[in-house]
Amino acid sequence: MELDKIYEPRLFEPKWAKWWVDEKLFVAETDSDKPTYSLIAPPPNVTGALHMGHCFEIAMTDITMRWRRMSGDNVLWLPGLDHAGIATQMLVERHLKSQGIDRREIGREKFLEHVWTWKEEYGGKIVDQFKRIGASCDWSRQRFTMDPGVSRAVNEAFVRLYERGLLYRGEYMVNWDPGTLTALSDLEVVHEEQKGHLWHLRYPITGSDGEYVVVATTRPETMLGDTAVAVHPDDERYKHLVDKTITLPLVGRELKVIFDDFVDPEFGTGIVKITPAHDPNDFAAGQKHGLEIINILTDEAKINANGGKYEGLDRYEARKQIVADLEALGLIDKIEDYVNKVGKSQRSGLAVEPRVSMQWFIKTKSLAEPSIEAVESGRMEIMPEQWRRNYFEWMHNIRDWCVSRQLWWGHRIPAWYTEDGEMFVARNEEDALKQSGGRPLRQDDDVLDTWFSSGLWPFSTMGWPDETPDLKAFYPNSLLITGFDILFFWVARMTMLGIAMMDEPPFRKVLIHGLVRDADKKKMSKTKGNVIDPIEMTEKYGTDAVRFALVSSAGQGSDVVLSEERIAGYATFANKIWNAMRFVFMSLDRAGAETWTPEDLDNFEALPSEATGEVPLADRWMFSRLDAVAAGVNENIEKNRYHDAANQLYQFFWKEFCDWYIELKKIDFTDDSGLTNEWKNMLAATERALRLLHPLAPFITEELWQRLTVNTAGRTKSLAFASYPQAKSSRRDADAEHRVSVLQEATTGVRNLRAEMNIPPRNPLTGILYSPSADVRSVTSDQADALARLACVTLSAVEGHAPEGKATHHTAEFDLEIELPEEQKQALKKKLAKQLGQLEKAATGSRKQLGNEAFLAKAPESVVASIKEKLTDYESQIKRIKATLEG
RNA sequence: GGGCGCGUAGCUCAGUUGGUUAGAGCGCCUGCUUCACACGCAGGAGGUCCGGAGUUCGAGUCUCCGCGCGCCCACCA
Repeated sequence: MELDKIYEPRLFEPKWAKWWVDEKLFVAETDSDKPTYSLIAPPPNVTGALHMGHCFEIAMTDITMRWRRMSGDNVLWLPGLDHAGIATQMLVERHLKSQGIDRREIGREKFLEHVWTWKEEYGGKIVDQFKRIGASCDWSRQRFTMDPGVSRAVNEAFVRLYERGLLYRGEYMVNWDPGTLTALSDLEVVHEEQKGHLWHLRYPITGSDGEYVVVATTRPETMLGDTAVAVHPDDERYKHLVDKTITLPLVGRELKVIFDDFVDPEFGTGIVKITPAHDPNDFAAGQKHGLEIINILTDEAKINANGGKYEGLDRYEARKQIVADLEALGLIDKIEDYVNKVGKSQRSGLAVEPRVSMQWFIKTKSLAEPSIEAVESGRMEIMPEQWRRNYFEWMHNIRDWCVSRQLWWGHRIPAWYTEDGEMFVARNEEDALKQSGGRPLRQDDDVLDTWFSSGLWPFSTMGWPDETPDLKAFYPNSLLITGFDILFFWVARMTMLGIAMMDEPPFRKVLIHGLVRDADKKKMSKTKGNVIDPIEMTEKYGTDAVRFALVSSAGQGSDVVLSEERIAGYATFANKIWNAMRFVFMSLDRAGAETWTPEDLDNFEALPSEATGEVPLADRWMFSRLDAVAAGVNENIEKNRYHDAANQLYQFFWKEFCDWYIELKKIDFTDDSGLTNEWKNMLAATERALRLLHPLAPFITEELWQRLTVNTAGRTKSLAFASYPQAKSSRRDADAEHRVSVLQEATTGVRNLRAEMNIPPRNPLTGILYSPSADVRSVTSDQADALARLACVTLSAVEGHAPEGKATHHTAEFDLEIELPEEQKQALKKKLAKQLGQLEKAATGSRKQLGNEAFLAKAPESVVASIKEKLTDYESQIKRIKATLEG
């Protein structure tokens, strides 16, 4: 068996990606005795392409899912796509426009045909990308938010909310996007600081010659819709306005003066113009005081017929014009610079226009309460903890949710109207007709907010409202992994709707992750051009490297700073794994043992050497270490500490498995030895290491494991279903671990001396020794005497090069003495002196602690014991160093 | 205006309930073509854990104040 010299993931990753899907390996069982573990993937937009954020999320999810599966759970990872109402409609509109087609000309039905065609052609590209990076989803259960089943759930939920009085329709002020021509929810509005002005306008008091009041506004154009001015009732300055009216300049309308304490007398002039049609506060004031609502804007935010001579002007043009006209009339009191926040549409980027219109709203208060309770009680856990507070904060201050959108692409609102305006909310048209007694009906033109259907995702995907076996088995979901950016948009809505429809919160645990940023910590975005394309990276460095790079640097909830360099760094790790296996296969050939047919890999324990009748130390040690690592990794993945799991495996595999275990094992191997127990131990250890690595690096481990276990009787078809190594305390071998640590310490000591004294690594006398195996190669037996020999070998080698002076290196158990030239001796002395200082400081600290009664009384036994142990260690080291320095 | 978070080696970050010489990767320096791997091996330098005060036997870890940075929510004209 032979591997290519260099690890080239693109040669095998696509093969496994396809195989995993084709073999339907990750299809969840509906009827299973195993414990279930379920998760819905946040459905990406059909229009979407895979970005690093997806990769990061998929990496964490896939680690968890593969680990669960290997640990024996019946795992469901349900993938899907979101129709993404506004985004998709905008995209297709733009696409059609480039062909000279206007959606309004072709009409709703034709347009929707185009969207579906577009969706079939370009949509779902991201699904292939998910598959390519090895997301172990159950593709047999893939859903789309506009699927008939999911759509049925949408209508069902709508009707149920309506029947419970949690849905209402009415004319209220909403955020209107003049770009996409639809209402938006509050969450879809992004507030941006903008430099502007505060215009102080003179409004003449009717009938009192030349007298005026000054109102301050950031939007002078809205004056066309003013129907009142307001002052604080206690404001002495404006007492004289009782019984007066104001004449609105340019328009001539008589404005009432209202007195209300919502006015802040401190701000501006203490008098405010009221435009009920174009400002939320003013709208409320208008409701309260029965003011006329005069809408002056069209859908596109141009001045309408109510704006008189300004009709047809864009809102900003109108502003200019109106200011100029007022100026000409001497009605501009002053203009101040002013910074205020402008709400912009998340989608079109245009400033949102507050607008009164007929919309559907969900009453959220009674939905939020149990959602708060679910998290407070711990029935639904939010991690990391800090996000709980954000969640609570939002839920406590929740406002009604505008769910209607003036779009065509989406779930059409299941409400029907007769000609005279009677309304029927029903599951389908047939039901509506029944209710109307057969009177002709017209369905509501609007569609639902995309987040309404996504809000039902945890159960709409499982067949709800039918009581399906899937729903029974998999709801509530065990886990949700998603980004903080959609905590309110999605997680909060799913929780509210989940509890409302299913009486149970949709998840047991919600893990919130951070953002993937570029090397300068900037958000990745196409416009900035700092996007690192995951597929490109995958082709270049391998999926496993991309995963490791993403996962290993992110503490819980924190952002990931990603660079190509970093990914390349983890490709070297994959290369290391590859070459370790390459060594195994090559040596196996050399040993003349072509096949390996172990019976039981799961319960393999290290075998005694045929030669000595004892289990070789290196193997005892490795199996003990494998067990320790298994314990750590299991715990870390369980607790969603993926970065710890990744780093632990990285350190283990590189520093322990490769640097020490393989090197130590080299000593035992001889050509044509056949498949000795030494060999079997190593093969089994390697196999176990691959299992441990699989959830984090699925591709390379599958590739290597398939080759390694090709002749293994009764092995699972894929590494993905081999059992995950569980820690067994009986496997821990403290004696072996201690002995190897001594070996390591001594070896390091020898190398240290060698380096410090500039002894050529390849000493002609003895042929010293570079790698650990080389250092130890000339030593045949195990452990303690190996060390003594090692020291002797090194010493004898050194002597020829160090004719004068004398220095000593100490380890806990061995002393190495060698002769040194004066110059080097001095350098060494300096180093030892520094070490001595550090040790004495540490020892003093320890002594102080041990002499402290308060400490002895309060500190736990184990801490005291470890300090005592350390102190002994310090003292013996100090003694030896002192002896050396004096001698 | 309200809320959340961050500041640890040159860079990016770990550091779980406070426990005694503070870790990793990358980068840097030195030496090595060594029969798995130069995408490598061996050795090394580098930190008053933002500043100050406090709690404690003990603080990177807890509390308060200050400085610097980031994010979220909010209708002040």
